[in-house]
Amino acid sequence: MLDDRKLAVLRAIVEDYVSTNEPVGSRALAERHNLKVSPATVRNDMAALEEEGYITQPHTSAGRVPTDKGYRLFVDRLSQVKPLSGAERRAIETFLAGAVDLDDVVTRTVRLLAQLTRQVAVVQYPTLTRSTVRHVELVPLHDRRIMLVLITNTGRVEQRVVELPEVVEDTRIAHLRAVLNACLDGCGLVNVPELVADLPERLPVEDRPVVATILSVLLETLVERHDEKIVFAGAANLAGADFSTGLRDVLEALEEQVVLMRLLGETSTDTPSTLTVRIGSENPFLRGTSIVATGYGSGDNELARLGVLGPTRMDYPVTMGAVRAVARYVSQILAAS
Amino acid sequence: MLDDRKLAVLRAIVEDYVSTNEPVGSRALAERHNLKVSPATVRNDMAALEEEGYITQPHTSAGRVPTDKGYRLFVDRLSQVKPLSGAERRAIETFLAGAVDLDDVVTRTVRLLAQLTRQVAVVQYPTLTRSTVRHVELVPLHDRRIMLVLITNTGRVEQRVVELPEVVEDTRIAHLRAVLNACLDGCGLVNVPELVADLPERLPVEDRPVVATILSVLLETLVERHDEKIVFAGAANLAGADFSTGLRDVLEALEEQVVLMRLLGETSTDTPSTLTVRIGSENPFLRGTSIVATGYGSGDNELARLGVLGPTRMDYPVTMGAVRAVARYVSQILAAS
DNA sequence: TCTAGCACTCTGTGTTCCCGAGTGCCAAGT
DNA sequence: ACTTGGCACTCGGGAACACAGAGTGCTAGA
Repeated sequence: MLDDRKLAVLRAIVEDYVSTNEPVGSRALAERHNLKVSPATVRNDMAALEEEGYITQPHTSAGRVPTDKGYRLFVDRLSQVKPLSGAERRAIETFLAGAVDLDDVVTRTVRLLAQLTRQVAVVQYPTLTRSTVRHVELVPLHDRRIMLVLITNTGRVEQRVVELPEVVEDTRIAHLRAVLNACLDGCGLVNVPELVADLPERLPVEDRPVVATILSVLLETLVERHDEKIVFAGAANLAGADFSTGLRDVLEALEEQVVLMRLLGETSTDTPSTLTVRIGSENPFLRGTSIVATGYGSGDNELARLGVLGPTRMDYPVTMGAVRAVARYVSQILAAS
Repeated sequence: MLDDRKLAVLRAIVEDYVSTNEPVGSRALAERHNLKVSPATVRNDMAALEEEGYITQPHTSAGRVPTDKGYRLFVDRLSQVKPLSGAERRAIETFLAGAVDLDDVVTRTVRLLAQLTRQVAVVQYPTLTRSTVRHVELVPLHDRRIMLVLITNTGRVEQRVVELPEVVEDTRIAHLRAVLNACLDGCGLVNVPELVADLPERLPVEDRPVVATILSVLLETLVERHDEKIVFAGAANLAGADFSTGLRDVLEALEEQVVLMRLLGETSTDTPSTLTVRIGSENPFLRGTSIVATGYGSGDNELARLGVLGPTRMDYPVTMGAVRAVARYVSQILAAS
């Protein structure tokens, strides 16, 4: 019931509407894309497409506009991801290569993505869950205060001040540090709780209170940061666009970590290279926006997600290309460091 | 030429306009604030105030609206900072007390301020310049890689991976760590460059290349972070307000660290408790917005700045009260940790 | 110096009207 | 069976217009 020409018409409508932001009529369509048929024919096809729910008209005697369902079909079957230009590629590479630490990588990534897509970019910090311990450091501060620093293989550093139950001299701290590192070095963070479970018992009685305190802070750090930090950039790009749901709602969502998380989608165990596209009403919140997201991470497992958020009326092929490319580059950077 | 009653009229105009967002006319003024005079008298005063440039009318036969100059006079002479309610005070205290590290303090502060003022809040990270070194840590990662961690007295932690020119065994690293700490512990960050200048010469020849590498990264870290990080929150509060300069400009400014920096104002050496208010055209960029800012920091010296940004038409007494209170509490928190 | 009154000047709103874009449908053509 | 041209219809948006209401400036009087 949807022959090739009808699909071509749908594709043309999406492309035109995306670029002009105005309902597109049959005459303009027949002219601009060389469909080799008359406006009347196009109208018939449009009527069919509307019947099926792929397009709609804002009011009688206006052109047609794609529905969410129409965009969905377009993304799934009528378009292909548009690769970036060589210049863009090089720009990404040099821009990301200059990053000095994880914070910097994430900041640069989110800005880059916002600039490339002219949308709002969202990047989640690499989750601790899949990381491994690279080093645990205990730094004496005062008599009863030490700083616990946890360094992961993704370059992430977590630090906490620990208030000890007793005064501990530096040599003992050095010893404890050695013990901790021997126990945890290279282990996955998820395994840390079980690995340290019986640690106090394996130590001399006098060390146990101190170790217990340190471990409790360590474990706390792990669970506390389990809900991951998310940053965004490019909010200025929202200014031009009009959202069916108010601009206010979008801005609020951007500052709500939890909501953003849900929007980006659950971190899957799949290979990270699959692009997720959620269009309009397919989103849990923010029904008026679309989201293009994907996972990224060093090696095969997905560490976190990144993507862009924009109006339903966005250039999906270009956006998808940019998201995919940036995800690849940042994965590369993370793997290298 | 500006007698008490005229000032009272100006105050009333500002207050009314701030709360209603509509040009205020002579009748409404005479009624709502009990000025004990007739609208006609108020009109005369208004004419005088307009003559002096404190108020203006959007068009003939509309009410009056304060000019930037009018707001300035209001802030300087006609209003006083409104202290927070007890409930708000307690809310701030408990909310900030829950912070686990510096990042958390800053994040919580900026959100809190945004929520209290219903404006966009901006907080600058405590500058490294005035901080002192609490500890320098060298963490062996692989043969020729170590991580350099710098901990300051404000709880800030900077880390960098250092690629060494040769393989260095752990004991030597431990020795270097001790040397570095002996040299730098407790010193102001600004003094670090001169303190380490002759360090390589004081060490055995074989250590010099390694130390030089480490020091170069250390110095780099100091200068690189000299331009400080700034975060903001509450962008959603912009949605309702209307800015003479477009919303887009404001959002862009918020994401430009440099611009934000200039807007917050230079960090002064004054005692940090003075509030800075920049109204409309007094701002270097973003002529259509007002900024209420102040310094904060542990003890007497100003470590960084925080404030809010909103439309010129804002409730200055309340905003100033909130900014001042939050700055005090966060200073307290930083001093304690 | 303040007040009352009055004429004047605007903006914003509601109304009407009309143009044009775009549609749906039908009948004729291929 | 599909495509095409023609035609009547619908509706949004802009222009023109009138008008009520709010607010002002000015002047004369208390």
